[in-house]
Amino acid sequence: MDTKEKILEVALRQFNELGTDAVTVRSIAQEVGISHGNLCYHFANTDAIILALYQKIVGEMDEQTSIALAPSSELELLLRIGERGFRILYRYKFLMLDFVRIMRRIPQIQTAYRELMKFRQQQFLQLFQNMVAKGWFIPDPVPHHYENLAERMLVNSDSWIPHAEIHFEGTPEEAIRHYYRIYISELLPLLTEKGQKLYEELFSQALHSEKEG
Amino acid sequence: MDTKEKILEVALRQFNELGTDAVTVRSIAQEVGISHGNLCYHFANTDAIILALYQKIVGEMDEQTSIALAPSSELELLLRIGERGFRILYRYKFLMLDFVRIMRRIPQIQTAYRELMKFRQQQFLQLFQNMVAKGWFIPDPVPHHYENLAERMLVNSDSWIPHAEIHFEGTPEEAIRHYYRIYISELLPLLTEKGQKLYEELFSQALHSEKEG
DNA sequence: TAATTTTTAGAACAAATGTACTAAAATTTA
DNA sequence: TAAATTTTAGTACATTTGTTCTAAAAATTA
Repeated sequence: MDTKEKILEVALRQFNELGTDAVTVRSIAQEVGISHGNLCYHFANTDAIILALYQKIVGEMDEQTSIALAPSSELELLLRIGERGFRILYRYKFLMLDFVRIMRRIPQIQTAYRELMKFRQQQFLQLFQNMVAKGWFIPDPVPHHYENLAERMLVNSDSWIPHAEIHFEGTPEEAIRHYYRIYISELLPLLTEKGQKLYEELFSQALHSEKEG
Repeated sequence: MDTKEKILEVALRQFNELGTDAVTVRSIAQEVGISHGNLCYHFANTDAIILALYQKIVGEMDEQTSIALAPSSELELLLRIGERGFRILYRYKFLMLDFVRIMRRIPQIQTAYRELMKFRQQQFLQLFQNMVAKGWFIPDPVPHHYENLAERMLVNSDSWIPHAEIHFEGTPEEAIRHYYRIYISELLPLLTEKGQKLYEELFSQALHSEKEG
């Protein structure tokens, strides 16, 4: 395996386990089994490693999204993006655990992330509007409800990992399922009868395929 | 003013502005105008300062809650706790901005915080149940909806500040209002007609009194 | 094979930081 | 006022960490 990839792999594990504070070029180098001088040859410092990991997660997310675009149903899309997305996020959880500090330190990430979020918020809103149009969601119960919902879900998708880290007792898999359920359950009261049937069908299916895959 | 309080005041400002990374016993001491040796006489290290600040915010929150307990209406209670609570949180925003790292570093805070959250979750649930009983909220639209809601709102109240720090452009006051609106708007579809009238009344009143106070 | 490039190890350096210590100054108490 | 206590300043030290540099080793290319 490539040294560079080995470094990223070890760094990711250390970041997730110990936090960005405790991880140094030396600690990574030691576990990889190379000198820290050598590590700095590949990545100038830990910030460069974090940046590389950020680019990796964005890549995985994009790939995931394009796969999820295949199904015809918007409801299924929402479910699958969420489901897989939560899993990907968890694999890079250190990014979520102190993302404010990381973005303060690495402006490139902050810029990229802000644009990404604006895009995703639009995507959410579009999705909800489609669902309403198709008769799966009820129309705005109060003015701007779906706008608020989109932003709230965006906040939630960023913050369940820090919350879980402090408050949740259980395996990572349990945490993912738990918080995904909490996350998605906000949509249930918005479903029409027609939408509710479709949802239950798809959701039990999704859970099932997760257990198998 | 007491030296100890001066230290806490300066430390809070530096933590909020620069993040817990950039703040050292020396930087605080310099701004207070004392030697860092002296500062370490009062607080052994930055962790001790953070702990003291945590205890202060808990105190302020408790005080706020007991004041808010005065009004007879549960709906008003929910509003006032949220409204003032958001403001208090923002004044100690560094705690929210990297609370995972802080809790990893200072186990006392983690323990206290976990208990606090369990208590607050119960409080939320109780509140919702009362609202349903009084005919302001509709009964569970889906099973366990209010349980999920309570947990989700707990997550939200912890995470809007980090989100704002990265994504929101505007004054702190605008941020507080914006995210509080997003936060509370999840409840709107759950209001009965009776509840909705009461809400609109109270909410416009609350906003008004904020502008004056 | 010979030259060139890439990769690696390890030493060395500078800056920052928490911590401990000493003695002086200020304040409080008896 | 005198003694005791609290508070303060300043120094010194050990540790950590990023960063740079040199030269050797390995791999690649001509």
